[in-house]
Amino acid sequence: MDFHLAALKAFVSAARESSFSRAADCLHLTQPGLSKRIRSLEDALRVELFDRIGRRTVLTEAGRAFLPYALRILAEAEQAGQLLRSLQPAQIGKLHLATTQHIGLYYLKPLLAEFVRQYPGIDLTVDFKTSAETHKLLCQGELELGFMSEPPLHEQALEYVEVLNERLCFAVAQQHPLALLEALTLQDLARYPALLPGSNTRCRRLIENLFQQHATPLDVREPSNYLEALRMLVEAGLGWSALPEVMISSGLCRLPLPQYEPARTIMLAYHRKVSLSGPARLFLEWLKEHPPGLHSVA
Amino acid sequence: MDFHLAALKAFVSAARESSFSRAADCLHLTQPGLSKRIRSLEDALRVELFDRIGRRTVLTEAGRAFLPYALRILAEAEQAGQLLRSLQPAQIGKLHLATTQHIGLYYLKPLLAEFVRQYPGIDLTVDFKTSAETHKLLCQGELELGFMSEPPLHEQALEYVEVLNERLCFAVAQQHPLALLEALTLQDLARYPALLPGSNTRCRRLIENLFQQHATPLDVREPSNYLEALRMLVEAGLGWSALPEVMISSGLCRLPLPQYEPARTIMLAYHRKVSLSGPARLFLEWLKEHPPGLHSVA
DNA sequence: CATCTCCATAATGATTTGGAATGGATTTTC
DNA sequence: GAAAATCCATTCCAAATCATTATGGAGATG
Repeated sequence: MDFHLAALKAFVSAARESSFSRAADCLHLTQPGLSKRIRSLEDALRVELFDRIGRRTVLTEAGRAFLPYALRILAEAEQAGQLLRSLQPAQIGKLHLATTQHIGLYYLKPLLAEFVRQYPGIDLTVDFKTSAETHKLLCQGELELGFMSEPPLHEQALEYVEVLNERLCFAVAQQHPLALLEALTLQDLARYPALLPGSNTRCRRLIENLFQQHATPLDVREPSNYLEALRMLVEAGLGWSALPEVMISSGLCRLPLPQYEPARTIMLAYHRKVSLSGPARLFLEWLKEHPPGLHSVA
Repeated sequence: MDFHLAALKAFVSAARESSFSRAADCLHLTQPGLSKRIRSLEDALRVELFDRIGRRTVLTEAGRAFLPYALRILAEAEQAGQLLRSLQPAQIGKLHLATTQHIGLYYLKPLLAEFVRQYPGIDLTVDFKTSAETHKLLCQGELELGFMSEPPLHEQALEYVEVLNERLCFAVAQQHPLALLEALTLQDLARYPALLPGSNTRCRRLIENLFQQHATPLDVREPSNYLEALRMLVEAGLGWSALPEVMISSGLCRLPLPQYEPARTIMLAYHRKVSLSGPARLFLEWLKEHPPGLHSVA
């Protein structure tokens, strides 16, 4: 009897979610991937852990019996990890990083909280900058690590690490006329003002390109570079915008234009030639094992 | 942090043995294999678990700290396995198997003890037969499973599973003249009577072939088919014999002829066309995960 | 100094794993 | 009741991992 801890995590996650696909999302895995991890665990234990009856998946009796053991094993492993970290020579030093407001607010907060909890010796400074500012600071070597949306041109001197992908949705206020229409086209959108960030942002380019491809002129207003501010203005009914999925709040209406929704990549960048400090290397390594995602927002 | 339970076992075993190579033997693994399992665990935990100082390998402080967690995790897994087995529909029925005296005595005893402990519902019958008898019974369908040394001809109708390999050593009594010689040749051996089992045994054939290849005539006595009996006669000083390594007891002297020591394979066989009973299938499966070896004799 | 033992590394072949695409089954919706 | 959507299994393929053999280096041994 011999299995991977990852299989245990898959099992626990699936049991908790009562769904393979949701569990797969949680673990940043595809559904077939998770399916196979569970199968491998079942093979190792020579027991069916789940009843797959049609749409519903429920733990079998054996599954229910095994769950507490799985939890204990994972807890032991977690504790062991904590202990071993505490035994290591304390990781201390300064870590300076920059992020856009949006990334910091929606993805980074829980991540950084967990990081400083694990490494209390690290003196973390976070600057909120626009992607363009961050980019420049990195090139000049005045910043170690920076989160940004994907820049239009990748700088030779910088190394980019993809962190996550984000879908931009078209949104208006609930009371906006567009919210009432059944079927929408880009032309419908174009009849109302668009509230977009500055033209050096990825977001702005994505939308402008989209409309250009469909030969539709666009009435762009540029009230702010900050997505938070744009959302507020959209909620106030001043126009429509394209906002990341996670920002769609109850005051907004997401327009049903899924085929046009562009995606943008959020990246972490650092200078190739500037050798990273210990804390920075640590953070990079740590980030690999703690991929940020929507689940940490919820 | 994510590792394979097999890596934990490797770690525990290496810690217990204070040696990678011995640990590898215990786990029926090669030394580089075990080495890499340990390395993978160290990578996952980001800690060195062993100090490799020259010949000696000792646990690091981190290793000592981790060991109790590893033991607890493995214990939990073991318990979980027990529980799941107990939940399964009771495995009951008759299991009839045959074995040579030697295999039964030296390898099977602890194995069968563990098997009946895990599956108390199974009514186990073990017959002691020679390999040839077992072979015949299997072919006639009068026996489900049989352990035997590798037969000279594989029967088409039978399926053979390799169970383990055994090295045959040349042995004499402590007081025998051969025990005193420094350098030995096969010719030296040939000057004294050989005590070997019947000519339909693998063991006999291996030795006769060996001497034939070296064009050395052999004085064979055939006092018994049973290796136990042969050993007794060798100990009494009646001649030399080739006995499995595990049989070399304190009264015997193993002759230093390693380059001539033949190996024989011990097999488990069953009839291809006779569909196996539940308990027999269970035993076959179970055997895969509980490979017999010297460690179970000790 | 030669030899032995023990562990690490390199190279290779076999097995396993993860992902995209697809299919079958069932529930939901209209 | 038909269509759509949801959910899991399967298949295929590429990439990663694993175990083995062969080899090398570093300490112990004599």
